[in-house]
Amino acid sequence: MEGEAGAASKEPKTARGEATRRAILDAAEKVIGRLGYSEASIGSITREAGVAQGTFYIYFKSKDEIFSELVREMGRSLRHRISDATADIPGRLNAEREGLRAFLAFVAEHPELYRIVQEAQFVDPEAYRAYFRAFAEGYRQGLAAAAASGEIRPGDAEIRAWILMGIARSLGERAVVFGHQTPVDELVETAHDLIVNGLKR
Amino acid sequence: MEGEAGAASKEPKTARGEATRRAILDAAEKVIGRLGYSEASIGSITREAGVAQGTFYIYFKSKDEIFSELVREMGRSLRHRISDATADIPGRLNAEREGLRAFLAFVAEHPELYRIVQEAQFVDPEAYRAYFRAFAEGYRQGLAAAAASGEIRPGDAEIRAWILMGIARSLGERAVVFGHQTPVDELVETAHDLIVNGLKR
DNA sequence: AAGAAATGTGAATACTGATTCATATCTCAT
DNA sequence: ATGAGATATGAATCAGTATTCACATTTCTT
Repeated sequence: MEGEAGAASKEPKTARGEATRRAILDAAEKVIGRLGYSEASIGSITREAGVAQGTFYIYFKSKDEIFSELVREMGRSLRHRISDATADIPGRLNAEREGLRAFLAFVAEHPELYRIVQEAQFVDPEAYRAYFRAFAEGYRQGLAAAAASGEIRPGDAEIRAWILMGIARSLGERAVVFGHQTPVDELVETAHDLIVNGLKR
Repeated sequence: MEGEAGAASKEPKTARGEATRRAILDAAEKVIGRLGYSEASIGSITREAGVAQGTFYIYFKSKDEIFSELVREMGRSLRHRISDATADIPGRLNAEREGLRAFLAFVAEHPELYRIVQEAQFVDPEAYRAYFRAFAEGYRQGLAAAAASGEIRPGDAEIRAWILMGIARSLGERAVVFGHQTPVDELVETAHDLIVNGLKR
C-alpha cells in the first residue's frame, strides 16, 4: 500500500511535519490571495512560510495541488460557518437572511479566500464547479421545501437558487473587490427586503 | 508627435494592416476564450490568425495589451446591445426585464467573451473594475429615478444595483460556465417575478 | 548511543513561452 | 517603375520559475 484512498498529497508523519505543512498552506493563502495564482511563486510562498524552497515538495506535489487544497479547505469552512449560522433559525426566509449575513461576514474577514475561489474558475475549474454546485444544491432544497410548505410563492427552485447565490456573491464582490464599505447589516437589510417583497410599490 | 493621445498601441496605417490587426484580435478572442489567458500563447494566437509570431508585435505591445483591448471592446458591444434593447421600453421594471433578456442572449452567443471578462479580474483589474462600475452606475441611476417617481418602493439604489447585476451575472454563469440549458425566456420570467414581487406568498 | 526514517536545504536543472531582431516582401506616392 | 515606408517572417534570445536532487540535520525507536 502507498497511502490513504484519496491520498491528497504527501501527508506528514510527525507533529513537526504537520506544523510545517500548515505553515506552507497558510503562507500560500496569504500570498496567492495577495498576488494571484500566477504571480505567486513557490519561492514567495516558502519565503513567507520561512522554509526552503525544496521543503514545499515534501508536502505538495505541485503548485496546482496546493491551490486545489486551498479551495477545498475554504469551501469547507465557509459552508460550515453558514450552516452554523442558520442551523436553528425558524422559517426559510429568516434562514436566508442569516445565511447571507454569515456569508458577507465571512468574506469580509477573509478577502483573500474570496479572491482565491474566484480564480479557481481558471486554475482548477473542477473544484470551482463542485464548490458552487454544492451551494446551489443547498439553496435549491431549502427553496423547494419552502415553496411546498407554502411559505413562499411557487416558482422554479433551481433558478431561484442561482439568483440568491448571485446576490450574495455580488454584494461580497462589491465589498472585497470594489472596496465599498457599507456595513453588513445594511446590505442584508436591503437585499432581504428585495428578496422577500420585491421592488414593486 | 508620436501618436494619438491615449495611443492604445501601434495603429495600422493601411487597409492591409487594419485587416491583419483585426484577424489577430479575433483570433485572440477565440483562443483566449477557449484556453484562458495563461494557456493561450502568442504562438497559438498567431497560428489561429494565420500570421507569423513576430507580426503580433507590429500591432500590440504585449500579451497584456491585447487582452485589455479585448475587454474594452467587449464591454462596449455588450453595453451597446443592452441600451439598444432597452431604449424605448416604458417603465423601469420593464426596461429591467428587457435588459436582462438582452444580457443573457448576448452571453449565450458569446461565451468566450463572458469568460474573458471574468478573467480580467486577475489579468487586468483596472479594466475589470471600470467595466462593472459603468454597469453599476447605469443600474443605479435607473433605480433611483424609479424610486423617485414612485414606480418602486424606496431603498438604497446603489446596493440594489449590485443586487440586480449579481442576478444577471449568476444566471449568465449558470448557462455559460455550468452548461445548464434553460431557455432565456424562462430565466427572465423567474428572475423578473422575484425582482418585482419577491418570494413572499 | 546508533541507525533509520523523516524532515529540511538551496543550488542546479529544465522548460516554457514572451519578446526581439535581422532580414524579406509588399504598397503607394511620386 | 522606383524607393521609402509599412508590413511580414520565424528563428534566436532571454527571463522567470517550477521542479529535482544530492546532501545536511533532526527526531524517534530501540
